[in-house]
Amino acid sequence: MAAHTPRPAGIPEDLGRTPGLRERKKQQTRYALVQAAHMLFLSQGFARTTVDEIASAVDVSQRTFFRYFANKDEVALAVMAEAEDYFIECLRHRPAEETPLQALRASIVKAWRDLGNAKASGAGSITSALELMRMIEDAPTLLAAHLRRVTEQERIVVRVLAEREGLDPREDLRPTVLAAVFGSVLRAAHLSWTADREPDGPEGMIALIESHFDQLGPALAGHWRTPAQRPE
Amino acid sequence: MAAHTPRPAGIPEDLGRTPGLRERKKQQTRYALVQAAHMLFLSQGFARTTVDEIASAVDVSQRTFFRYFANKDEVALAVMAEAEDYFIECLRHRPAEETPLQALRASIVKAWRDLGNAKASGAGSITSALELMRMIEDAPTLLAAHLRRVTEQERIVVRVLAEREGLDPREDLRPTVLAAVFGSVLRAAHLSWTADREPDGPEGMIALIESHFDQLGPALAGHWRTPAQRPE
DNA sequence: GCAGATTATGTCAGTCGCTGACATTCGGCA
DNA sequence: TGCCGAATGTCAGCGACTGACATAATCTGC
Repeated sequence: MAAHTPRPAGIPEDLGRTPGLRERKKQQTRYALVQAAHMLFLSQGFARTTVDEIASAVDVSQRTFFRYFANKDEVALAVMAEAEDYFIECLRHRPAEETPLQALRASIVKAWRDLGNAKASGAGSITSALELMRMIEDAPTLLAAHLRRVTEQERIVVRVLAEREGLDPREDLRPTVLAAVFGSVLRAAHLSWTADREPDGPEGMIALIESHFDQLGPALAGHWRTPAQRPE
Repeated sequence: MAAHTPRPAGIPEDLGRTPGLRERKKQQTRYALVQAAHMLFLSQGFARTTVDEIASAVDVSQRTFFRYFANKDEVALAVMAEAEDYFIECLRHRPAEETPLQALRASIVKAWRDLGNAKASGAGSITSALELMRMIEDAPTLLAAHLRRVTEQERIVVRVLAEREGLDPREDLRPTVLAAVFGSVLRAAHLSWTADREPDGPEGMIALIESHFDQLGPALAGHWRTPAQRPE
């Protein structure tokens, strides 16, 4: 049934051969919960959707819902969480010749591109990603939870970078600083995307990310009254 | 009575002359709530302190508590919020000759120094600031709320920077990018502080912030296998 | 000083997120 | 088949938070 679902790798499945009926059922209800929650959130808003509604839409008890997700936020952020995990996976496989900053940029672009292709339609399609991000942005507690997730992800990035370059992040601040900068630039790009933009596929998002990164140098440079734009 | 309380400016009071009894009483209970909450949080932990406890410690109803603070998080972050407001105030008064990045650095240093001097002991003393930050760091919902606050503050920074340099933040990404970078570097410094450090006054914090900023250039530069440290 | 408009506060009832405890059912396996 | 352990349901309960209404305090113009 779920024999070769085309998934972008880096996501469970295909680890233990034949996960067994029990495990399959679990994945199934988990997936169903995410889907139902998503639908309800988008149609009536995050705050106005109760956990009971989500649970009974999938025909499980509220208690069971909380055995799959620690809280209401988590089910909303589940899709993004997968994407972030995939990004980390990409980062781990970047060639050593690349500069740390280059590796980060390349990974984020690859992640968006792959995810965009993989599920062009269906479950967590890119188009619904936009709506999802908008939803996050104006549900205070959701935004808070999301930001917390992001900073945890940053910690992992620090580890991966330090490992990759062979240095101790407690001695050398560069991994920490770069991870922080990277995360914040990304977030700025995300904000731009949700701000006042038509849902122009993953390529639009990638372009936005690139342009934000191109401003990193100029933003840190001296005064801004000078010429202005100076891409790359 | 509250004639000339030595406060670091940028904080209410002294706006409307003679605020009136009503207003004074409000400030009073608000302050009392913050104090009581603080004490309870630090002694028994954030999660294990109920709003009822805080309220009855000040001898008001739970309902009244929620008229002062939107939620339990807010009362915990009230002190930090004041500090952040003061930082913004500092930023607004930096000389125009300074580079945006310089202005940000100078403001944050000044803010820490002033607050450190102003209330060396008492209410929100710097020493208790450390405990507070530690508390934030390991209370998930608190951390989340705090991060949300920080990003809102970043929005303001974007506005101030854009205004100061006379450009439109929707056209030019530099203010946004710089604000994001600044915020994340600061947060990294904060984390370092809470990590494994003795409470060594505001100067210790300032030194930490400076060293993190000094790594901005190196972190963004090419490969890291080169010499390493290169302060300024 | 005193009505009367404002505004802060208390009380109460209720919703919702979330958890522990225990019973039940269902898949894995000998 | 029958046993074990894991997943689920049920129930009771806590704590955060809110709306509605009543009460008491401040403020205002007189």
